[in-house]
Amino acid sequence: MSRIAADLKARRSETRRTQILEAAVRVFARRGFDGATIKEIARAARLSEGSIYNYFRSKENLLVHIPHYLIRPALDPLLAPGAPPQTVAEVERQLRQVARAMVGRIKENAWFLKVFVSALPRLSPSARERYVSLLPMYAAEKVEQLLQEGMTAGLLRRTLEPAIAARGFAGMLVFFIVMQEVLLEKKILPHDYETIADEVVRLFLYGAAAHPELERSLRSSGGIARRRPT
Amino acid sequence: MSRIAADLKARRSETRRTQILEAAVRVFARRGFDGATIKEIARAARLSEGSIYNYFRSKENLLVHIPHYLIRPALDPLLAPGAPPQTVAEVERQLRQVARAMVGRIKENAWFLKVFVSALPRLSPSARERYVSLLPMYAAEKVEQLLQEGMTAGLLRRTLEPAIAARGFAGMLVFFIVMQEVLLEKKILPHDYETIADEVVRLFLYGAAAHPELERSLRSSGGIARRRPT
Amino acid sequence: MSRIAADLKARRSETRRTQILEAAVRVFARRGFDGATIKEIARAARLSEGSIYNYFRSKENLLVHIPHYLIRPALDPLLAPGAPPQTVAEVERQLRQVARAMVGRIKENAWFLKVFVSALPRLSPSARERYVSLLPMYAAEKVEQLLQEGMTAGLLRRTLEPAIAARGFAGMLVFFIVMQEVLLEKKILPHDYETIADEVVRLFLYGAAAHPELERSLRSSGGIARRRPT
Amino acid sequence: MSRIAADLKARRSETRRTQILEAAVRVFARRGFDGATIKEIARAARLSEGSIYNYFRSKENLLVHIPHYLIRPALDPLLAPGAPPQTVAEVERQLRQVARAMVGRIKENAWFLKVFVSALPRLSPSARERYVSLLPMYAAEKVEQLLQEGMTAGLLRRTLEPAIAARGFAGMLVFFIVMQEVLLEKKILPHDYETIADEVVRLFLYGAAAHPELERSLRSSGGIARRRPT
DNA sequence: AATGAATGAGACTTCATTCAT
DNA sequence: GATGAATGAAGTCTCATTCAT
Repeated sequence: MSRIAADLKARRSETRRTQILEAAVRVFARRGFDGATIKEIARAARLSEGSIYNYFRSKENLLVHIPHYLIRPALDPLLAPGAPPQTVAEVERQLRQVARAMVGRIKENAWFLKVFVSALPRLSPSARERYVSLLPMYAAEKVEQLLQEGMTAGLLRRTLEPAIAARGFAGMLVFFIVMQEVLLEKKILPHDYETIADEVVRLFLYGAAAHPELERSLRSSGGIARRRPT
Repeated sequence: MSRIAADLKARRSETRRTQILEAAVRVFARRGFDGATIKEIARAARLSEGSIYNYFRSKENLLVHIPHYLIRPALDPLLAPGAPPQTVAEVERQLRQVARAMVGRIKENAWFLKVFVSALPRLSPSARERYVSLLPMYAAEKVEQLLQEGMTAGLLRRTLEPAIAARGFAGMLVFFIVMQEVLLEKKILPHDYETIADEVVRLFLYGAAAHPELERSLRSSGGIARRRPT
Repeated sequence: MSRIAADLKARRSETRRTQILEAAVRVFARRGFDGATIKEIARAARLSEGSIYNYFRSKENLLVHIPHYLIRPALDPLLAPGAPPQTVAEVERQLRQVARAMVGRIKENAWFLKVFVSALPRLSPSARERYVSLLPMYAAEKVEQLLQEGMTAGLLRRTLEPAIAARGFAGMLVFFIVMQEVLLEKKILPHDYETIADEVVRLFLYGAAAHPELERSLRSSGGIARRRPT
Repeated sequence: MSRIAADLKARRSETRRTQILEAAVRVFARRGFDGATIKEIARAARLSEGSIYNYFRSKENLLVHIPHYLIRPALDPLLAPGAPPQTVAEVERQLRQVARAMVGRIKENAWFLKVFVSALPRLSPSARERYVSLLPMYAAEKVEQLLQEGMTAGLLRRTLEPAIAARGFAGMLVFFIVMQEVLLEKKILPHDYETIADEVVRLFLYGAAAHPELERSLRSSGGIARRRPT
């Protein structure tokens, strides 16, 4: 077989694999891993049951390959590797950007979470890690780095634990979305995700406690975000 | 049959139900709902397969009754209905208390989360709600109320959205525990949960941004900082 | 134990057995032998499952005893052992009497047929015979004897095969009732059973063929015809 | 897939269905519906248990399809739609023909009756009707029509109720066969079915009562059947 | 004798996987 | 490679029967 034909074949095969994995995640998300049948996956992929096995050794094997299939979209960054922030306002702007991006991504990848948690008891520890590494919360490292930079620049509290804070930040956002999109599949709060994201950023940066002088200055400058620390 | 004998029988039956539910919960947590077999549950409950069905109509029915079986422990309050706080320090103390209690409870109920998420695609919407209502995060309402009081007393920012903030607070804590105890079953951060809880409370109250005068006053009053800034 | 007490006990035991058998036939008739459960029979007998086994070795054993339990009612005669008939009219009267009695009895014992046929594949040949011997068609022998007498007296055709004829007579009646009461549980013909019984007797005695002279004589003696031929 | 291949597949599938139904019917007849197991049916069909379910949704579904599977053989007529009879002898000849055909058919379809009655308590009313409609007694309508014609031609008593008489006729024949082939599985009378059928026809046409002049003429003409009514 | 919880064999059914076409 | 019928292991659930109380 010529090289060109071989390439064509390989590409076609890759297409099929993708086609099957896409079908599989749809069905897994709807029915859970155990609730899904090969028959239904095959139908969703517009193939026959037997053909699935030409591309994947077993049902579990499908599960293992889902993260790989998602690697490309996962790579595009949530946070442009911007210059280190010079002001708190800049930190706030960047955080708000990350928050909104995270919210959007988590929401649109809720199905992935569903697949993941439904299959949890079937996953080997290594497969589990691969899944977790793709959880749309991988932003944590980015945020951690940002916080580190903010601390170095004296913009953030020196007493901050950036690893904890970064994950706490993610946790605030994740909580809502998982609750609403994965667990309950209905809203628990009337706010939209943008409002929530903005509120979370403010909370994260300035805390819940009252700061009379802070608020005063915020009031005069037209927004909490605009003010540089004295 | 005498009343006493009837009572005895009823009590024994209740014991059996509990015994079976406890076994079921263990097996569900280990294998996931679909991965669990009645045979294994029966073995865990030291009964025969058939006997399970003398107490529960079906495997799904076991699932449905797990929340009910947990109702009692769930009722004891995370947060004593203390007097409304007079100072920020008091708010902080109460929050720290809730945070530690939540962490402890979530951790020891991680199995419940595992059962819940593995069974998610099998649960009817109503059963889903019963499960969610028992998620150890029900502290959210308590925290929300506390925040409200703090705002009324002028201790917390007036611009706070208490519903969002309370859930964000829960989210920060939940994130770690679920990540470590449910999804990965290994630690992602070297800190223990007490440290994390305390850090989260500080973050929540005072934010990540640097506030020189705030930090100064906290330092002098023994507040936030464990370590003195370098 | 005194003899009186022993008698009392035996009688009570017999009562229980009857009570259980009555319950069993009701449930067997409703559900079929295999569809019936010991639990349902026990409930119908107002006893517990275990108690059934104090009186009958097994579910099949219940089946075996049902005919015995029915022996008494079965003994009362369908046909008083009347004097041998002297005229055809007398034969007809007696046949009509038997026919009506048979119809009534078959109808009220339709449940027995249901039990019997549903249990047929489970019955040993001997049990089968006991059941058949109780089929409310046991009138066949009586009818056969009557026919014999009629032949001897020259009232009936000498060419008659009494065994076949007697069973054919029964078959005509049984057909309707079994069809309507057992198989379909709804009516297939608008006539009531009395009409049918009378018509069957006429058919049996005088045949379907037209006999001008016969009809004439019958008409004058108030025999066959309700309606006079037009 | 080519049209030819599709056709082949469809035909093979139909073959399998028939093969399974035939096996099912054998096992049902032997064990009764509830006594039959899928395992035994599968063995009888030379297939594995699972394969049965590729063709029938459930055990009950097998039952439901049995009548359909029998529809073809059932359609061939018991009674050629002959010309209306001109003489009683002709009526008799036609009846004898129906009688013998019925006897043969009922006998060879006794298994069907066994299946039917054993499954009776499990059949929905509609399925019941389908079964009854196939009972080999469907000759009743044919006979009824024949009687009607005989009456119109003045060959049969005008006082006859053809609906009752036709079913009585069927009943006489059915009685023997069901008794011997289904209920007892042994003979109750020494006669063969031809003898019985002939006797039944005579009985049906001419009755049991003695008719001196009738018998005389029969005797002289060598057979009861040969004589036209005076 | 009465009770009914406990037992476990066995039934029906599903479905991942194989394999002949 | 594609197909889908065939397979049979394994799961859930039922229910006749036993047995401790």
